[in-house]
Order: sequence, then C-alpha cells, then structure tokens
Amino acid sequence: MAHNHNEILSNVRCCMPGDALLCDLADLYKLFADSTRIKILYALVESELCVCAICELLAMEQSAISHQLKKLRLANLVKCRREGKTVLYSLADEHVRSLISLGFEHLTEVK
Amino acid sequence: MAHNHNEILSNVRCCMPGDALLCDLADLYKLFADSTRIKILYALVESELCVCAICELLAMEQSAISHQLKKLRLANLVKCRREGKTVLYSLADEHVRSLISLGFEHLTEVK
DNA sequence: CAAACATATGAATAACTAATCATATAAAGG
DNA sequence: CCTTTATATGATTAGTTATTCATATGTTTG
Repeated sequence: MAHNHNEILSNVRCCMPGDALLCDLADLYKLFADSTRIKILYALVESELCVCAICELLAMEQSAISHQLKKLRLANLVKCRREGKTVLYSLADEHVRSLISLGFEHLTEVK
Repeated sequence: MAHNHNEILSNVRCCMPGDALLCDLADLYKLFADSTRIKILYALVESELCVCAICELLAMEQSAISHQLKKLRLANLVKCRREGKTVLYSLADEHVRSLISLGFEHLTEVK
C-alpha cells in the first residue's frame, strides 16, 4: 500500500455519499435480497392479498410468511389492514411499486 | 386456510414473473445488500481505482476488499485491468452506473 | 363462552456469508 | 534471482438470518 493515491481519493471522498447513507441503502437492498420477500412484493404489485393467500401462492408455511411480512412492514414497504379474521397486505405506496418494477426492468434488459 | 382465493391467485399467478427470474433478481439485490460492496461501487462511480486505494478509502484489510471485488467481478458489476503490479477496478458498464445512481435517488427522496 | 379459523411471535436450528489469517501468485526493481 | 510490492485465494470463524416449531393473540360463529 505504498504507492500514492491521495489526489484521486480526496476527489472520490468529497463526491461519495456519507457512510451512514450508504449503510441505509444497503439495508434497503437487503429487504429485496431474499427470494421469499421478492415474491411477496411482486405478488402484491398485482393485488392486495391476505396472509393465507400468500402462503398458498408461495407454497410456504404461514409462520415463515408472517415473519417476512413483519420485516417488510417494519421497513414500510407494505401496509396491512384487518378485515374480520383475515389481514390483507398491500404495497405501502406507489413509490414502492415503482421501485419494484424497476428491478424487473433491469433484469429483463440484461438477461 | 379454509377460505377461498382461487380467483385472485390465478390472476396473480399469470401476471407474476417466474420463480427463476425472481430468484435471479434477489441474487442481484444481494450484491447491493452489503455496506462494503455498496461503498466500493459508489467509489467506482467516481473513478477507476486500484485495490489498495479502495482499502485506504474504506479503511479495511486488503483481503476483505479483494474477496468482495471478486463477487462483484463474477456478477459482472465491475471489471478490472492490470497495470504493472496494480489492478485497476471500474464499473462494468453504464448500465451498472445507472443502476447504482438509482438506488441513491430513491434514498434521498424518502429519507 | 367454547371452538374454529387466521395471523403473529418467541425460541431454536440450520444455512449462509463477511472478515480474518495464512499463504499463494504475479510483476518490478535492485 | 532474490526481495519487495500488489493482489488473490483457501480455510476458518463469528455473526447474521430464514425457516420451523410451539404457542399466543385476535376474531367470528354456533
């Protein structure tokens, strides 16, 4: 690490977003970085769904789905409302919707 | 799980991207879902950098950086070229660059 | 209110992964 | 060619996390 890159690094340092912001960004990406959560989010793009419908769709246990829904809820990516015994989940807002569509556009472009 | 949602689910099923595609998408997000890799990528937005410059910038061990660079390389998010003893890394293409900027735009909008 | 249904949640486990350590490869210079 | 510098990599470890199991909460209905 002897050779010098002070000039370049000082430039990079001043242009780069702060550490905390980049960590927050990584945390946001973490929510999308799991196939179960991605599937849930893409399903909710199409329709508001109750928990057991999501279980059926993904062929997974109710408990596993509820745990993931909780993470998405805490991150404000989805919201829910109770209707009698069932709880209906949907995307939190249009912003989340466009975020999700975007990833898909990327994938279909490249692959 | 007794109540019926066949109608809704059949609609969701036909609109949703396939399982394999969604898993690929999750894998892509995984690469962004780590603060070290995010920092590397954002640094490379500004400038092509050698490995030891990245180490200095992130104040991390060379081995840790090399391991992460390998993952980014294998995923075709960054490319590298050797110049004498040093290896210079840069973003793989403009597409990756726009992908990265996009995440940042989202974050600054919301937070 | 007891039973059935829908969902949530704490604890435990298993799988994954980032960082570290030790070492290997590769190039340049004396 | 031997040393130094720069980078890469296999193995290990520690930390994280998704799933499962058991159970709790909440709601409706007989």
